[in-house]
Formats: sequence, C-alpha cells, structure tokens
Amino acid sequence: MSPTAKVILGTLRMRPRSGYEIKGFIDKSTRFFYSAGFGSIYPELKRLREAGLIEGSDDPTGDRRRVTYRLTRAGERALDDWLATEPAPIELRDEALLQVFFAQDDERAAAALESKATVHADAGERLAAMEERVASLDNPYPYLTLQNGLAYNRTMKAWCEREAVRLRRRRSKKSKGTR
Amino acid sequence: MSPTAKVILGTLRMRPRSGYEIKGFIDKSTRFFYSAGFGSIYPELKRLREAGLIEGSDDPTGDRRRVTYRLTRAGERALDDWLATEPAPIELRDEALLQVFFAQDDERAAAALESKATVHADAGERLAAMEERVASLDNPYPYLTLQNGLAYNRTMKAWCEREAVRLRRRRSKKSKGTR
DNA sequence: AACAACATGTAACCGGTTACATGATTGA
DNA sequence: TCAATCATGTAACCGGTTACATGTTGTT
Repeated sequence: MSPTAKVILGTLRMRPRSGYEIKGFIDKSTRFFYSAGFGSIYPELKRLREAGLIEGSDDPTGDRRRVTYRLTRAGERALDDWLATEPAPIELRDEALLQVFFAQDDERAAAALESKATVHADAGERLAAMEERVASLDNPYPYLTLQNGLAYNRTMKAWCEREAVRLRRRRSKKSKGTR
Repeated sequence: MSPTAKVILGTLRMRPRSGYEIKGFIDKSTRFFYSAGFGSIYPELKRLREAGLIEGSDDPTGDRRRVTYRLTRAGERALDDWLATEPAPIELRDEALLQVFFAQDDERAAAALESKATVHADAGERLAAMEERVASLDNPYPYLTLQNGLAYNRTMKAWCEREAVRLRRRRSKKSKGTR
C-alpha cells in the first residue's frame, strides 16, 4: 500500500469526501508529518477504486462535477490491517543538521543551529495556532499527534538554541579560527 | 544543487575519496538524518565532475580500478554557498504518527505509540553505539549532530511511552469502546 | 467584471531505491 | 577455494512535486 493510499483511506473512514476535500483535510491536519498533493491524490483515488478499496458516487454542485468517495468493506479491512502493522522507521532529511555536520568553525556551526532553531520555532507556532480547534474535536487522537509535534519542535528549538549559545560563548574565549 | 550533491561535496572536503568510500562514510555518519545509496552517488559524481565542482583521478589497486575525487575551487565555493543558505524545512514522513492519528480506540492508539517508542529506542541505541568513536574525532561538529539525534530520540521515546501509559490507564477505567 | 475557491485531472520532471551486472582483492 | 569486501555502474521502478489545462460557483 502506497503512502498516499494510507492517508486517503484513513481520511475517508472519518467521513466520505471528494479528492479536493481530502487534500483540504490533509493540509489542516497531517501535513506536518504526512503530506500529499493533488498530483498524488487523484491518481491514487483511481487506483484504490479499481482495487475495490473505495467507491465513488457522483455528487455535483450544479454543473460542477464532484465525486464523493467512501470506504468499501475491503477498504476498511485494508486500513485496519495497515493500522496494526509495525510502522516503517521515520524517514528524515534534515538539511540544517547536514550544515552543522559540515561546518568549518563555531561561528558557522552556531549560525546553522540558529537556522534550525528558527525552523522549529516557526513549525511550533503553526502547530500552536491549531491547538484550540483540534482540542475541541470529538476524536482525541489528532490532538495527540499535535501534542507530539509541539513537544518535538519545542525540544529541538531549545536544544539548538542552547548549543548555539555554547558555541558562541566558547568562540569568544578561545577562537577556533580557520584550519 | 541536489540533496545527494550536498552530502558528497561536504564529504569530499574532509578528504578525497572514491564513490565507494563516500557511501561508507555516509553510512557511518550522516545516514540517520541524510542518506544516499550507490544508485544516487555514482550518477551524481558524474554530474558534479561535468559541472566542474569535483575532479577525479585514477587510483587503482592492482587491476581493480578506482577513481578518487576531490573538490575543485568551484566545488568548494559551491559548498560554502550552500552552507550559508537557509536550510530547507525538515521533510518528515512518520507512519507511526499517522497510525496514532487514525486510531479507533485507546488500546490501538497506545499500541501505535509503543511501536513508535520502540523505533526511537532502537535508533537511540544505534546512535549511542557510535558515541565514543565520534567523540574522539578532531572535528567536533559530527558529534554535535550525534547529540542532536540522541536528544531527539530520547525525547520522542519518553513522550510516546508516557502517552501510551496514560491511554492504557484511562482505558482500564472508562472503556472507550467502539463508536 | 474579476477574483477566490471549488473541482478534477494529466504530463513532465526529479530523484531515490532496488536489482542487476561485472569484476578484482583479501583473508579465512 | 570460498566468502567478504572493494569497486563501479546501469536500468527498471516507484512515487512525489510542479506545472499545466479546464471549467464552475460564489463573492466582491
């Protein structure tokens, strides 16, 4: 099952939606740890339909066509099966950390850490802005993942700032200079 | 500049290496936050050479051919330019979190959190096994990124375990059951 | 009238993973 | 001699991003 299929199936179990609505839902919920664009969603809906995991019904607004998809029983089974599967290890590509790794001196390492701190600060703010809305949901699990993102970004921001300060302090005493 | 180009250029500044050695270096250093396979490395070496950012010299072992690459001045400049660039935001695809998000009850949400805790525990152990070796390096920045990975996995493991316990405790009192 | 949002889809492109293919050297 | 490691490379495949193409509806 493809990554995009997983998030589509999960989204459709909550309630039937069109492709456009699925995209909207992802963008305001899982996008921070699991995203998908139209270019993935529409072809995947087609495949899932052909595989019998979802079914679509025409649901136009006037002349504007729209297909609303819902899970079939086979789709629900497939979703439950995946949900009970050991998760794939987290794939992570952190350019800021690579910049720290290859830094040539404390000054530039500190700058890279501060960039990373800013990235996490921004992400944290965007998550915090969602907190109230998500907290008021019936379903408690989205809120749990939001809290996870908050904890993650808080920790990383604090860690990067602390290390950046340490490097800059060290640098002002004994200059490491160029090699 | 492609992701693979960045890690190749940085690796080659440390010292000249063959494609095979570059892969070996990545596997024992940046792989946890930035990886690359042979299928990316060799084609990228070719492109970087054509672009004049690296140069290769034949350096065979007996009849076994080998090309050792080093940075050109243009390559060093390109590396420094990238190092001073705002990093791309972290791309993250966390299947375990998606399983939590779509969980149907506390029991299964807790199980997903425990899976995620295990993932982080394993990653933390693999990093801890590298700690002494990396600490004894001349260059302090690889150790810094190792510490970051340790902090990240420690926090995530603890957070997931704590939340899993909380869910299981809650579950044993008021069973949430099916909806 | 114009623009944002709704709605669906395809095509080109990019880049990574896996498998395959080949062959030399080293050490058990 | 056999296996592990060194060494390089390509091809098929997979899947995501971006751009493009098209048309409707609702709001200003």
